[in-house]
Amino acid sequence: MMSKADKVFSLARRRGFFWPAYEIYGGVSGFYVWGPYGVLLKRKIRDLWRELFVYNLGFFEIDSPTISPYIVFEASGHVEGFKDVMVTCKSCGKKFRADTLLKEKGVEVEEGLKPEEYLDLINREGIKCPSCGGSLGDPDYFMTMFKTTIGPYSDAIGFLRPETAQGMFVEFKRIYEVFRKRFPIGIAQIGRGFRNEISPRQGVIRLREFDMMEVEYFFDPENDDQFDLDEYMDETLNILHEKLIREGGGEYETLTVKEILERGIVEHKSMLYFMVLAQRFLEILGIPKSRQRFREKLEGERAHYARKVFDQEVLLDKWGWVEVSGHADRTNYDLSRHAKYSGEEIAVERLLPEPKTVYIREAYPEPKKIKEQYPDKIGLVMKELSRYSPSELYKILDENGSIEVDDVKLDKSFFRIVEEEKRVTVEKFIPHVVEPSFGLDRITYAVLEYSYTERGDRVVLSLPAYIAPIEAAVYPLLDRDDLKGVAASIVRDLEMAGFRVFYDYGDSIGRLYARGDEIGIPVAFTVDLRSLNDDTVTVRDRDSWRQYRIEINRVVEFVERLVEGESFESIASSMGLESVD
RNA sequence: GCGGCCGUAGUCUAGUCUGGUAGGACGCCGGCCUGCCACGCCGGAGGACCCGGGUUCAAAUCCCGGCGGCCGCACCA
Repeated sequence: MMSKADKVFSLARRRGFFWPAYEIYGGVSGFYVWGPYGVLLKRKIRDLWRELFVYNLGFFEIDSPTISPYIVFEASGHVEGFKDVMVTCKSCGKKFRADTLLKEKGVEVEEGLKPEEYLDLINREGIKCPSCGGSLGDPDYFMTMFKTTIGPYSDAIGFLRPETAQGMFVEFKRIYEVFRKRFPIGIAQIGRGFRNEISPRQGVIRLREFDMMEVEYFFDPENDDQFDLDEYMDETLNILHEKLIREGGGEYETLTVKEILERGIVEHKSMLYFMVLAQRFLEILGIPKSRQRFREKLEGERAHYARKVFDQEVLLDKWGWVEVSGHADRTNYDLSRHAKYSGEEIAVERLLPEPKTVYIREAYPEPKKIKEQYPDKIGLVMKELSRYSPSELYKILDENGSIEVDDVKLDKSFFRIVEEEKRVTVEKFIPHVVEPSFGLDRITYAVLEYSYTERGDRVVLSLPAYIAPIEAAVYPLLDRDDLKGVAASIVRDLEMAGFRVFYDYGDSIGRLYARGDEIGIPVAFTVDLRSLNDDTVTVRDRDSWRQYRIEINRVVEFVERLVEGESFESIASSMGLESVD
């Protein structure tokens, strides 16, 4: 018995939704091609996501490079966090992380040891394979980011981004300026990410190169109420939170938004808002709420940058619960790290509830005076002094009476001293970030799996009409020039209205319908001999196979209403169409 | 990366154990049938049997290596 996944993969390959890449060279796992219909389907899903998560929320999108210099992912913590030293057992072949292996044996391990150092430790402690007792091979790095070189100099190492998020963090300062310091800010990015997975084997579910749709919502954690959850208070979510998992349950509980807030399961309102939206997004795509859940990630499962994470999961036939989006509280980790590594101040201002008085005590060097006294040293002295902030300089001068740089002793007279009281009404802080992050390829696959139905021995892809890659089909009942002429003019009408139309002929009508059903075309118009006399055609529903007679000049309206979400039967009855038996 | 199973026209597959240079179905092309749910009939094209090496007079078939797939282990930050 074929699993549903196997059937979907077979259909996808046969009809051109997706297939393994580089097939003529034997294929490379982790890389897939999205074919003609797959691209159209993905685009519709992406556009719907844009409506929900970008435009409707007043957010904007950016498009940053996929390749970054080394320092970006050093700052983000990925270089450290993505690189583990692994050892492989020589006899049973199992792989272990060197650090956890040693820690389990009670050996103290420092952070960031090199493979050779691990080798010494393993030999000294006589560590054997915990699984079979065999001897262990040489430890080696395993890094899941793709590395490349930038320009012709091999020492300029670059990385292919493992997430689009860093682009939004790195560019935050400019974005903040562009929006003239409006705050909070939501930024989205849709694009490719790259992860050099060890052994991806679930087709389009685990790719080495994949499309991500991410929002970084920058906000003030002390004032997180941009989103109004009131209208969603009674909406329910299936949630498998930490407490349930710890109590040993694999079963989620269904809670209302109100309960989730009251029990503090999700702290940030914005995060919960995105989760509710994510659930609706998938429902609109045809994946019922009952097949979705949010699973909290436990301590060890979370990425290094996240304080709290809920994965939105969808129940798939073959693989069980599979993550399709992640909702992470990234705190101010990323921005503060980039601030530190770049030396730039990355902060926004917050209005204080009460103005407060601060005492400013600063010392600014006076280059002219220093130059008069030490004309030869001025350059060096100024350079050294610039290492200190004005307030640090004040402090040193205040405590020591002078400051010594490079054999030059400068007392207060070489500085302009500022001592004043100031009323401040704002304070600076580094924004916190809540991130909903979606895997477009997985979502597209899930949509295909949930749309896949069989009718007898035929396959029908019951995609919602508003995401169907092809909106309508037009067929002549018979392979005759007069009928084909009428069909061609209906095709033109629909194309002029902006629809993609599938036109086919020459085979039996059943065969034509069957092909259209497999690529999910929601509606078909068939030109027959009667059409030549009364300018009507039959309109056929993909899912029920019901047919009505419709005037040719109303065909475009019918399709328009269908892709706006109205049901086939509702349109037929409100148009007063004659049923065909 | 380890273990098990697998790789034959576009697709699914028979043949592999017991070596003798490939057969079917669907699809595709042409013709008839003018038929509203993969209609029926006739004809046709399409295959160095995943790649490389070995054994043999002879390899899709046996042996070794590689690549790829599925399942399990590990991994999935």
